[in-house]
Amino acid sequence: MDTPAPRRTRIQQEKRELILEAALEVFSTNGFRGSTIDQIAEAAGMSKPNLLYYFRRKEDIHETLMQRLLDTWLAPLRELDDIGDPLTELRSYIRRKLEMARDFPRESRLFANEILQGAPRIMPMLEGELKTLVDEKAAVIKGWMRAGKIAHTDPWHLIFSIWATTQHYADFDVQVRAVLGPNRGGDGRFEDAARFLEQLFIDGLKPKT
Amino acid sequence: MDTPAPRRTRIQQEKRELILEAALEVFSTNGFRGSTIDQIAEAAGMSKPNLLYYFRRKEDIHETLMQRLLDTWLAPLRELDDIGDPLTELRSYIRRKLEMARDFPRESRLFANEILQGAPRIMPMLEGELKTLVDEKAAVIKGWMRAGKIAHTDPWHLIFSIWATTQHYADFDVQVRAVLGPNRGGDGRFEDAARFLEQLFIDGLKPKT
DNA sequence: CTAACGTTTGTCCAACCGGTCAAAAATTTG
DNA sequence: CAAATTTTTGACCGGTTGGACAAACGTTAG
Repeated sequence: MDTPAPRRTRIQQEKRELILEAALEVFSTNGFRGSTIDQIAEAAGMSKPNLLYYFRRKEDIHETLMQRLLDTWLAPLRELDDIGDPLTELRSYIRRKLEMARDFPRESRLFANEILQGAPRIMPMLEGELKTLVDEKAAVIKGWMRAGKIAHTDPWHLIFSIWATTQHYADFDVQVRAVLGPNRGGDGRFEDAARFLEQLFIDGLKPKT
Repeated sequence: MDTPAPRRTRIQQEKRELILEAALEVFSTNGFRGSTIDQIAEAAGMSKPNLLYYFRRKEDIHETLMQRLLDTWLAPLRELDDIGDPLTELRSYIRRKLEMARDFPRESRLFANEILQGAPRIMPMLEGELKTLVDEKAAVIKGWMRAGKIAHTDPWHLIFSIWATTQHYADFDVQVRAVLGPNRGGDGRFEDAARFLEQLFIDGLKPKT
């Protein structure tokens, strides 16, 4: 076990949670080096030494945040299942990922920041756990292709393209809103995106006729 | 004019270019706040005060880099033209964007960093120049749809999805390589990506039969 | 009440960082 | 050559940052 059962009182649990919430906000908008302990402490409503009583180092906060993130972040892909209609299965995977971009944009940006900087803190996880999971799901998709249920193509790049298109609405949100303008850039943009992505992945761009 | 003809000697031109090249490397991997003048100076092979002789403030380097970037970054979209077959036109736009992700990954990451942090320095450009250009090209695409040349869908989100999928191979490069592994993550990954994206955007995932 | 334990904070420090400055070194000009 | 100009650097400064520490404060159990 990596975690040697760190006994914590109820108040410690709560304060740690408060700090993590504040840190998510700060880290996701300023990056790791761009964020200061003072900023996080203020966002959490406590003094810097007090924060350092719960997390000894700035990096400990980031690490805890990252570990927790990765669990929930890959949940949608884990759910991708061999049972059920392949196209339906893919459609709901895309929808789930898009909902995560809408509901947890900070988590998405935190992850994007880490990858952009070369993933110095989570590289082993990418090459291990993540690669294993993706390979496994790629095999499932390959099965669907062999069964003639979906078109033959590269399953890995298919997964990449789903990640890219959905996370784009969290990571590049400011750009999306700026380009769409005040009218179309409102809350409806996620429904528009869902409609578009469904059509793109299922039908492509060829005209029906 | 914004640039009041800043008279520069040949040696100044060269040194400034050297600094910008070094700064691109450093900024794109560490972000603006995560980069130090010392890092850039060392990468450029000169002392910090010497660097500050050519660019008075750290932000001036970043600004110059960003201005230069935006010109070349939108060139492929500018080339998207009403002449020629729509599907062919879109295919070559996708190919050009993917080639830029392959050949200029640092520029892509620099841009991604800026957007991730809320685009504090280029927001006016996004709402102005960029929005105008995208709206213009969206109109072109809408024309193709009305003419029955490509399927009806949302042109803006179509453009977003092309940006997202292609830039993914620059911004998330470490993740792509980690997941593909040593075999498939080599130089061939861009050809694989090109093949996949072409199929995705042109044909979708529905089986042929 | 009081001793023990968990929590909070003011103060301090060393390292770092962006930027200045004057003086030295190199280069150009007459 | 020598004067003028441009380029380079070492030393320095004020502000910030991550983190240490001991003292104060609060809470709970005996």
